[in-house]
Amino acid sequence: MRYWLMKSEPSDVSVDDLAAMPNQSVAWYGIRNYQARNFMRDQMKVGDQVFFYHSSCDEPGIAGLATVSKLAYPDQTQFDPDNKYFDPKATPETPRWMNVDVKLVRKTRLVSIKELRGHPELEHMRILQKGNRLSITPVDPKEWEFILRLL
DNA sequence: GCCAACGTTGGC
DNA sequence: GCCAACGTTGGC
Repeated sequence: MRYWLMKSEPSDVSVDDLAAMPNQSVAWYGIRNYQARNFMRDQMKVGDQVFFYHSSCDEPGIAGLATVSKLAYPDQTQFDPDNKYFDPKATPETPRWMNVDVKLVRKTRLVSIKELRGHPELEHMRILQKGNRLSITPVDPKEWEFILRLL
């Protein structure tokens, strides 16, 4: 079982939006970065634990706990010409993009990126490195445990 | 709105 | 295969 941090823009899907979804579960659509895709496709298993992170917003930070609820399968948005994530090079026979489903475990207090930066124990987290843009990153078990105790 | 960092594209 | 140009991300 692995630990992950997954970024979502709350203007797109917030932790409250996730809580309102049927089964409190959502397809993690729209990932168009190969490294992030490969994490979902090759490494994520049902039951993996996830920090649900709000990015590109007033208060970026961890907003909830979630879990991988379905193994990777083709991201449906890549086939839809009207969708902003449409990929003309993808076909149902040769899909390019995959997504898992993510299910909410519980909403947490907002642990801001500023707060995370304040803990020397977390200084190596990928999310806190300068220039980091990867929207899905593995979380070290020790870092996971440490952050859990902050919640 | 700025801009550093990084990924992708495409001509050569 | 190189690399300049371009687009995107995302905190600030």
